[in-house]
Amino acid sequence: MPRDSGSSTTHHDERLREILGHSARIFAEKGFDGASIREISRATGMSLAGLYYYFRTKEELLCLIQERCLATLLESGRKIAESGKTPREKVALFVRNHLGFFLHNMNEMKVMSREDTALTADYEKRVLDLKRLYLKVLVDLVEELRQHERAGKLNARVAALSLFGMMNWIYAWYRPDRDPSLGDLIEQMLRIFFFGVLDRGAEDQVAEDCLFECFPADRGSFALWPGSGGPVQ
Amino acid sequence: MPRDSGSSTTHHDERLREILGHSARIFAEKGFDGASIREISRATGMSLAGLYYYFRTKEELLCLIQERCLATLLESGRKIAESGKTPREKVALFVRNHLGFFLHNMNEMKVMSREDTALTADYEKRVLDLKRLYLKVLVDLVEELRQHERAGKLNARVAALSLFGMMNWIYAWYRPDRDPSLGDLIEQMLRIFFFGVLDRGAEDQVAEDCLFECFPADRGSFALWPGSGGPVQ
DNA sequence: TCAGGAATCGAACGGACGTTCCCATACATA
DNA sequence: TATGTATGGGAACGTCCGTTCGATTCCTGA
Repeated sequence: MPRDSGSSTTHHDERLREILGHSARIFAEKGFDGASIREISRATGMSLAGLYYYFRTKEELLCLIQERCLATLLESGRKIAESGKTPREKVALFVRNHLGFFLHNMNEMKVMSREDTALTADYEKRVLDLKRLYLKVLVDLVEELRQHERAGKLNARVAALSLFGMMNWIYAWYRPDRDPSLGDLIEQMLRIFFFGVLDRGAEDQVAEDCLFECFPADRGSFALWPGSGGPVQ
Repeated sequence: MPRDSGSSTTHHDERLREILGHSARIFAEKGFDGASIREISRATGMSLAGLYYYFRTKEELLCLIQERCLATLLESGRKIAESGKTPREKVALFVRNHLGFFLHNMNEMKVMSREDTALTADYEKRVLDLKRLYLKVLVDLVEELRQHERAGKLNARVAALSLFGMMNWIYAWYRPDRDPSLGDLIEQMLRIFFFGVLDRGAEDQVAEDCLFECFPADRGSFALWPGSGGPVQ
């Protein structure tokens, strides 16, 4: 068993981080069931038995990847929700944060988006609870937005999940060399969600009102896991 | 080999349809790699070897499912694009058609949305070509919409793929017993895409202008495969 | 220096998988 | 009734999988 303190833990965590990174890439490429521990062994340069020192089962490996992503997203999402900004600003921040994290951790988020039935029992519950909490943050923000700006019959749950759909689908098509930059992509999705594609004349309002910079393109890449400067510190 | 004419073909096609239906359900539940031919054998009541009379490999089975869905969608999408209606009407029709088909063929569409890396070589190319053609239909429609209604800097590709994301994500959350009806869901997604969640006062325009009924809820369910009355006949 | 846990490995086990071989039956046609 | 094709099945083959066992090496702290 690994130690709980000292430099050993640092080494252990570092190694686990590496393993999770390679695993996420392979899971993203071939799917959870299509990927094999032997491939991860090859990619990390470790033996099969050596890998199992860091996790108990393949399923736990997947759970760890998803849990760490969701923990980061949930924490930053809650900080945004608790900030004193307007509902519109908070939703914009949420979208920026989610998409920024997504595009900088594409493998992990692709795995999270696709492998929604691979986990069972306890592992499933742990991830599902986090997903529900994270969804609730956005649903509540949209509900705030509705009460603050619109009396219409907007269904906050449907709107939030439509927005998640827009964002979580990018793994299926986004290619940095062909598509708009991260910043432009975020702007366009935000504009669609707020004003739709038919709106005219809202550009200024968008630019001045709610789309303040949160993730400038030149700030460098995000850290994958909590504790070392992920999005929305 | 199966015959090419007569009542044998009918029986053969019928049986293949059954197999594809069960397969789609199982693929949707467990993923392509997680599902086994033995499960399909159990579900259909056929033997392993008996199944292989209807397809050559498991991969071809997946390819058939995806190809048939895409062929149906592409055909109906093109009919919509070639109709003489306004761009706004055509996009609305496209969304209605896609979502209607999706919700009535959830298993197949879930498989199509998730298993984007399971196919290889020829099978991959066949499906990918259809996907590209189908995407192009919507991108062109959105481009038409842009030129017809908006001079802004809308990126048709990003807008179309955002819309697809909204729609294709529903398999991950939609539950008929908890969420709005098919019709309401379509209305809400269309409204978000056209006018966004912040828009006020566009409801009448939506209702009268472009959201004419295409898939009334009481019309019954769609046929899965081409040739027997799928969406947009 | 050396004890002891941390970290890693080679080799194997039992099982599930996709696929195939060969044979049996059903059925339309002559 | 004969015959050839369509349709189906029992049993097995070879492969790859997740996982584990026992042993070994590395490294830190006393």
